[in-house]
Amino acid sequence: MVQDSIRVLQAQGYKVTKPRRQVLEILEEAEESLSPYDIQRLLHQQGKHLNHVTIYRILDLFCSLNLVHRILSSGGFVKCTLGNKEGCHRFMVCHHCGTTQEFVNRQLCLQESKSTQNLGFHTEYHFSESSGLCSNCYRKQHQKRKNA
Amino acid sequence: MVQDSIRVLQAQGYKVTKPRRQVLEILEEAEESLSPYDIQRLLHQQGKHLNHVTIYRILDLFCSLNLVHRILSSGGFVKCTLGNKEGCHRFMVCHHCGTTQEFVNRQLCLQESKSTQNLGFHTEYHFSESSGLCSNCYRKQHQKRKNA
DNA sequence: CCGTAATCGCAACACTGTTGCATTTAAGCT
DNA sequence: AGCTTAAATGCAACAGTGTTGCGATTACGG
Repeated sequence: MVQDSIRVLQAQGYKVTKPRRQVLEILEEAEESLSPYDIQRLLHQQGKHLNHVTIYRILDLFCSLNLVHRILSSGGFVKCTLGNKEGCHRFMVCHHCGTTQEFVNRQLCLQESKSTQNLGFHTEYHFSESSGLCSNCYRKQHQKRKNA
Repeated sequence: MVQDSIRVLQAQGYKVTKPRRQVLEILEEAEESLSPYDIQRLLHQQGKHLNHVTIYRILDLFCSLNLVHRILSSGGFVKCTLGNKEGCHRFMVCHHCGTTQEFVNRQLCLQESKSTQNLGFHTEYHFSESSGLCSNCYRKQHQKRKNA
């Protein structure tokens, strides 16, 4: 919820401004990751105008507070749906519709850290993004094949 | 080896040109991932001049042939050190010296695919990058603390 | 050595991200 | 409510990254 993020901002002594609220709302609604310019375009369509510099700065802040994550494979941003749940936050990105879902898996993290440690590396955190088809797109594609 | 990559190019019907050889050599020598402009600068220092467009196109080609991988967290490229070894190629990136090492771990891939499948997602491939300290940098940091 | 398709260089452009500074605004105080 | 001020935004200008079209060059097979 947007409210939760606003509470985090206040708790950390950051101001709750109109631009920040607007960016939060846009990200809340989105299924896919959005680039800073995507966000600007979407707000523009709603008659709300933010400078792209402002959007960059807001996203930087939100990322530093873990309210938002950057998706490396798309270069976009998503609102964190897991709160402060610990462990690395992983993403599944549908390469058909772009829908991005977040999850954590403690077991995977541990195993990944262990396997790098065996190679002499001291992991502090990792990025993990899975590309494939979400259940919806998979079903559709499956039905198409049947009918063809 | 550069020779192996050249053989792949020939086998696929691509020409073995001077620019392609030069990019391969630069990537072969590098410990860290290099951006297209890094590559241009390094070649420039050796008196070799490539247009950045050419470098982009060469990297695109190499990536499509899996001779080179893009590191998402740095935006740079590394020469693949694993040949055609199957499974997703994972990376460990030292955030101190930038050294990037590649490995595969079939078990991790399977587990990762399984855990996304349990969430209704059909994974086709994944990106995985671990950030931390390589053994050298870890040792140095450790010694520093001792002496301090 | 020649012919030709593939590749490269160039110019121009589009997109992404950053910096410094003047202006505006949220939020605490009276 | 109005005042104060540090924080945040807007603006302008710039820097870095990546792309496109087209004419010139080059690898490589015959």
